Amino acid sequence: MKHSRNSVTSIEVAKLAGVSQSSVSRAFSHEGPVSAKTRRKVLDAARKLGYQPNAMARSLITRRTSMVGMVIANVHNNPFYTEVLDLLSRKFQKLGQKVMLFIVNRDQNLDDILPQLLEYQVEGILVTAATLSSTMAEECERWGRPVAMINRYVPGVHASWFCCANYEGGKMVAKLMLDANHQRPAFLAGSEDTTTSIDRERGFMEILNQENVEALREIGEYTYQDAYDAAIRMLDRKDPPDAIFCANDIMALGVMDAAKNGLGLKIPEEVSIIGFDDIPISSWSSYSLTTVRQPIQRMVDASVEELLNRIENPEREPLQEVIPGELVIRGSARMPGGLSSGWVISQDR
Amino acid sequence: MKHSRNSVTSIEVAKLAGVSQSSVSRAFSHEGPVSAKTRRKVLDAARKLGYQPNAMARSLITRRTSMVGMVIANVHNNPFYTEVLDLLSRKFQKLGQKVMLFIVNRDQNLDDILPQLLEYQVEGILVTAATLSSTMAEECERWGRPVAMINRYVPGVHASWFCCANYEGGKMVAKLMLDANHQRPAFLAGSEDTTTSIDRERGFMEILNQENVEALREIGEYTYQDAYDAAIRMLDRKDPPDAIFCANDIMALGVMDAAKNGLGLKIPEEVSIIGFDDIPISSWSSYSLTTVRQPIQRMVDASVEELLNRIENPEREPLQEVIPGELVIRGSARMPGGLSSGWVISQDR
DNA sequence: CGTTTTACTGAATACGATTGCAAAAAAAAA
DNA sequence: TTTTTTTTTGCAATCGTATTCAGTAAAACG
Repeated sequence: MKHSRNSVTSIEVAKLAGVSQSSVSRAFSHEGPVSAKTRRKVLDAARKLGYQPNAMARSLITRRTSMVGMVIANVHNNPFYTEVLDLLSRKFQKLGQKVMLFIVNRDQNLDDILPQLLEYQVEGILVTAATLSSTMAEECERWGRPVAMINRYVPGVHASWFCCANYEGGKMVAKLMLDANHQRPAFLAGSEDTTTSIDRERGFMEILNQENVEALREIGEYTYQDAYDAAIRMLDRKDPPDAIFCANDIMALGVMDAAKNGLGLKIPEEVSIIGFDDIPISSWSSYSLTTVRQPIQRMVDASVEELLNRIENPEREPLQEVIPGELVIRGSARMPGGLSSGWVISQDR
Repeated sequence: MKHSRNSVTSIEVAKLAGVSQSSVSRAFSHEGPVSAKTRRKVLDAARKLGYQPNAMARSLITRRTSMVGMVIANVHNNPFYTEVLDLLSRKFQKLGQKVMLFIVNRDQNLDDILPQLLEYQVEGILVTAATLSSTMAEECERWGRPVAMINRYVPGVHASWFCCANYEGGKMVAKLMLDANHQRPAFLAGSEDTTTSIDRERGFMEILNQENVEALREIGEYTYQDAYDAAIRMLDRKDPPDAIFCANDIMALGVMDAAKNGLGLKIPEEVSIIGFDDIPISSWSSYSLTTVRQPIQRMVDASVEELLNRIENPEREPLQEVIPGELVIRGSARMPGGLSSGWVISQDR
């Protein structure tokens, strides 16, 4: 027996159960006033017919969809965002939300996918590693669709966001490098247009400037290969840096491979390398990367809860939070002499 | 001005444009018979009000949602599936399909999430790295919701699937090892209940058995750390293997680290290591892993096209295909002497 | 046992679009 | 200009559910 597209409706169930369609609806909505007897009759009939309420029809009348939009970039080239995606998706699931997913390029214009999300009546939008134009964000918020961002913020926009303390992270790294007596630090930037890279660099440079230390600078577009190439350019010259701070871990790994395998340098004896994120690979024994761990679980939890909260309470003001990261000391960076300089060594997860 | 939940309807647009509600609908459905003049009036009014058709209401009457369900496991611990997820999502997007995403555990029972997908009227379901019970799959198909799987199949079930030639891949690896004169090969299995691991092992063992070669065996649950530990167990004994075939790349990398950094063995001089997948990390200079590349792009393209095809033509029989993988020779495995034994060395991507 | 209260039930309507059909308008033919 | 044909348009029905409201049955009360 082959049914065409699911055509079992509450009316057919009602007929079989010998009750009205309203009673079927009430039996399925967990709080309606139904007698135990009718509920049982309805559920029996429903099971027999393979009935399931149609979410489209329901949302049309209730004006609720239990759907959220998720927009994310960099999933394939940065394990950090893979993990964010995974945690976000599971958390939404656990809280009964359906996720409509859009994977985009970091620099892609979201102006053509937001209408799609709104068309499908998502109740809120979570944006990660991609940037929303402020007019678009305002537009969503104005139509009662709250927006929450992870690791992005748009100045002055009416939306929630949760970022790692990138600026402070950059400062921590610079301090560590200076304490360890590095003379020629360098910064390997990600894309110029991301606040994460910019803020990390700003913190890093602020400390160096305070001590009048100059820093080399290169750009790596957030990919392993770009970072590898940039590292070769940096290190293969007369006055190479003796410590490189990379805007994220993937780039740091590229730099390590370039230094170690490409140029035969010893890490950390000849060059220290520090990353940002603490992706799983960083703890692998081939790398053992010293890095700044992002509070990924807290960022995810906070953003999801905030989003759902604002869906329920549209009048609430958006929350914005900077959550501190944590320095994870491993073997890729020289440590201050005596290693008792007050540096906390974080446990591996 | 703050609107509550998007409340602009086609009726309001019609009123402002001075036409009937039907005309508004026709102006938005790209093929309706509307004069250029009314279309312009409607679009103007719509823009002014910020109107967007409501996809729920539309799908209720058209019985089409343009939504597909995507169920995927192992996203966070296997970059291969991250890439699959990324490619799938983009491909669906390009073809105008909205994706409802569910990330699950490999061993999780899908029986409670399928109802959710059906409730939301997805028109088809794509399952990757997770296994559908055959009754569930039949259930979906019976209700006119085609199912397509990547790298999984359920014997005798009425659904589409696309797998890498895992069995033949295993054979290729065994042949390479024998040609290179390895004496004590080993297989490091993934989870016992996945057809991918089983089929790869079956091909591998078949060739070895033909030559009466015994093989060690361990299990690694598809994770880096498990594989690392298993490798230590295998290699740190009186008669260690001289070649290890791992059920996937992530495990192979764990084995390499265990051999190289854990036990100080030389690769491939003292032990050859071969993986399966060809994830990006495998080509990094610290690993340079010899592996079997899965035809990921073809698997994705084929499964998406097949799924959409069967959505349009529900009577069509499901397609099933085994797509050959490709041996990628890098540095982690000893090569047959003279390296002219007919082995093709694939280019890096 | 009559009366008031409470608990269920069903008929009717609404949600926001698409679409068949018939009437109206415009264009083409006579 | 009149007739015929074609193109647009509006009315009304429909999709599958939730929900209001009025009515009925059951329970509680005096």
